[in-house]
Order: sequence, then structure tokens, then C-alpha cells
Amino acid sequence: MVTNKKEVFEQEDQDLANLAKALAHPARIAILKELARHPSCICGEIVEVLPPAQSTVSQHLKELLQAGLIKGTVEGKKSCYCINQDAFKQFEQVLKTFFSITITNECC
Amino acid sequence: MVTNKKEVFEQEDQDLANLAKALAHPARIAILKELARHPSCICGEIVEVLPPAQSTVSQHLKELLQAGLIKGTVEGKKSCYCINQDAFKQFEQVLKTFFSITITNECC
DNA sequence: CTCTCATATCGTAATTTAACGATAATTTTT
DNA sequence: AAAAATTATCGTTAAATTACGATATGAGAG
Repeated sequence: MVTNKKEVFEQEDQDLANLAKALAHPARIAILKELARHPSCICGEIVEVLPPAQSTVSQHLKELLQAGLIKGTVEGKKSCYCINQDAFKQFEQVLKTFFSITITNECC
Repeated sequence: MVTNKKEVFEQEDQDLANLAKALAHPARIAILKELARHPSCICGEIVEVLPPAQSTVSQHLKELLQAGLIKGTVEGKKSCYCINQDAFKQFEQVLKTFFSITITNECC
């Protein structure tokens, strides 16, 4: 990328793209599923279940945090993560809106 | 990335991640919206409306094609693209399923 | 206070992505 | 047949992503 052109797009499109990017890796999908399944949400458990190394999982968690899809708190020497339900619902709504737009005829 | 670990994840997670990746750029969101709005679907119109250069738009179109989200046919010296409705509906369903899973309590 | 966990961050390397201009390929126009 | 138009592909460059090991940090155990 010689010059970053992303900011010239509509904000709405950027937002959707950013959320999609947060889901654009199987490790992050797996993390979200694990958080959904587990009521405990301890970082160590996620690291145990996922294939990548601890530092890599930590990196993916950070990205999910920055995208706002999860929340995290420190509990002693452990870290507790969970899905940010508000953001999740919002994301679901954004996607639903996006998909509802596309009701045109195929021409080819 | 020293070694590509993506294939060690569940197929379902890989598929969802790949579809998300197709949406993970505002240009591709904008292309899909444009295709949805326009019944004509001519490549040139997309290039005109979007900020990036023609070759860049063509690249994005190729990615959407490979993800299966759009279809394209050559019409003389022009190219006609449109949304692959079957794939789109399927994608919508996959996302709906994914989001329906995540109904747990927040713990932090 | 020191040692050991649990986790985050740093440094680094390989790969992928994004972007562009130039060019090729193909079709229509002249 | 030559010129113009439309789109795809190539080559290249910069940046972002992914991954890991090593290290830092901070809490709790001994």
C-alpha cells in the first residue's frame, strides 16, 4: 500500500469492514466460540484449547478487545475475558442491515 | 508468520473467517453495495464511483469472485458483475448461526 | 523476600494485503 | 487495418498481519 486510501470511504463502510476484519481469522472465531461456551472466560483456558502459542493467542485477544467485541478484566494473576454483548448485538444488527440491502436481481 | 497455522483450525471456523475476510475492506463493502443498488453491474461504473485506481478495483473484484460472493461475465469489451445471491444467502445464514451461539452471560 | 505462575509486550521474520502504473488482451469504432 | 476503449494482469513497493520465542510485569505461594 503506497498510500492508505481506507479513510476516503464512507464511515459506515469502514466500520463494517473493521468488524469483519476482527472475524477474519479462524483463531478469533474459535476464541469467540470458546468465550460463548464457557462461563469462566479465563485466558489460560483459551490458550490451552487453541493451537497457537500463548503470545499469539494474547495478540488475537488484544485485537478482539480493540474491535470492542470482547471485554477483559484482571483477576489476580489471571485474566478474565468475555464477549461484549452490547457490541455483539450491535454488530449483528449492522450485518443484518447490510444483508437486507442486497435484494436486487442477478443480471449475469 | 513463520508457519501458517490456519489449517489446524476447524473447517467451519476457517470458512467463516474467509467470508469475513472478503468483507474486511471498505472498498469491497462499497462494491457490494454498488452491485446491490445497480441492476446494470458494469465494471466501469464501479471504477468510476470508487476512490481507488482501476487496477485496484479490479483486484478487489477478483477477491470477491474468489470468495464466491459475486459472479461475473464478459460482455463484449465490458465486464458485468453481480452479487451471487445463493452464496449471499448462505453467508447470511452462517453468520446468523454464529451469532445465535453466543448467548452466554457476561462475567466481567 | 524469593520463586513460580499467568499474562502481556517486545523484537523479529515470513507472509499476505493493498495500491499503483504500465502493459497486455480483446472488442468495438473509425 | 488502425485507433480507441475496457478490463485484466504483471511487477513492484509499502504496510499490515501472523506467528513465535524471549522477556517483562505483577500476583500469589512458599
